[in-house]
Amino acid sequence: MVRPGHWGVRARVERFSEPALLLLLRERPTHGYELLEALPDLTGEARVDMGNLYRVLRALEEDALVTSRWESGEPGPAKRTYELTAEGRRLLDEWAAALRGSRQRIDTFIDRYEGR
Amino acid sequence: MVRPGHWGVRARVERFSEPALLLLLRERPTHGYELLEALPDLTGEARVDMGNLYRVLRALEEDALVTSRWESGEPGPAKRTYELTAEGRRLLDEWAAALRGSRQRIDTFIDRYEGR
DNA sequence: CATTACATGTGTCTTTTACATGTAGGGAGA
DNA sequence: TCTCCCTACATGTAAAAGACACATGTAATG
Repeated sequence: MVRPGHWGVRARVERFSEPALLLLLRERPTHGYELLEALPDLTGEARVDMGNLYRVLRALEEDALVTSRWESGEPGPAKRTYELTAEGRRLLDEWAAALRGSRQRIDTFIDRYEGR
Repeated sequence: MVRPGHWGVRARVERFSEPALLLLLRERPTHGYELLEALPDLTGEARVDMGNLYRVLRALEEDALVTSRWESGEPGPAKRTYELTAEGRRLLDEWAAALRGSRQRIDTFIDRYEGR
């Protein structure tokens, strides 16, 4: 969005859906579609792109940060339920630390913006 | 960075160098290279890509958010000094508001991460 | 006069995000 | 039963954002 005429301001944190995902999964094992509905509470966005969400979940699984199993007992389409691994929890911890840093930078910015 | 094996965590705010730039310019008119050196204080990063920085500055000028003039009096290579316009100040205000929102979302995340 | 620091830029590739579309099971009502 | 909608998972691709590489010229330093 460097080309002129596109100065829309969003102040999004890069790949924020990723730690949000991990946090939701730490709370309890969940399937993709449910995450999709729960994410806006954390991200503040209307909704997360579901295509990318499923891709992230599969990539996380490929690196053993989550595990999954098919849930077919309940009515409706079969669901793939994801669960956080110990490694995944460590990644979440890293994110939490990094986000504290972000918060600090934003605070610095706002203080300076307000002339303090 | 969705492909497996690339879980580096940075928690960067998207296009954060943009409001940082505007804030520095509000404090006083400055040229590109000086901004380049002053930005890390605000962004917390080693350095901003200078190529992109100059591109953003020109795009900002094209939309009258900043103005520039060549400064050739001093010794050394000629400098293009940028100055914030009233419109630019409004964009900075928008960013500040959006960043307060970001801060709020990060707080929510961390509170929930800490189990509160 | 070679090297380094200052200063402004262009070109291009990769990563990340957004938008569009496809497949399929099951429930509700015409 | 047929159509429509909702759930659920997934791929393909375009656009935006960022990273990397390099070009050009001035001046100061050793």
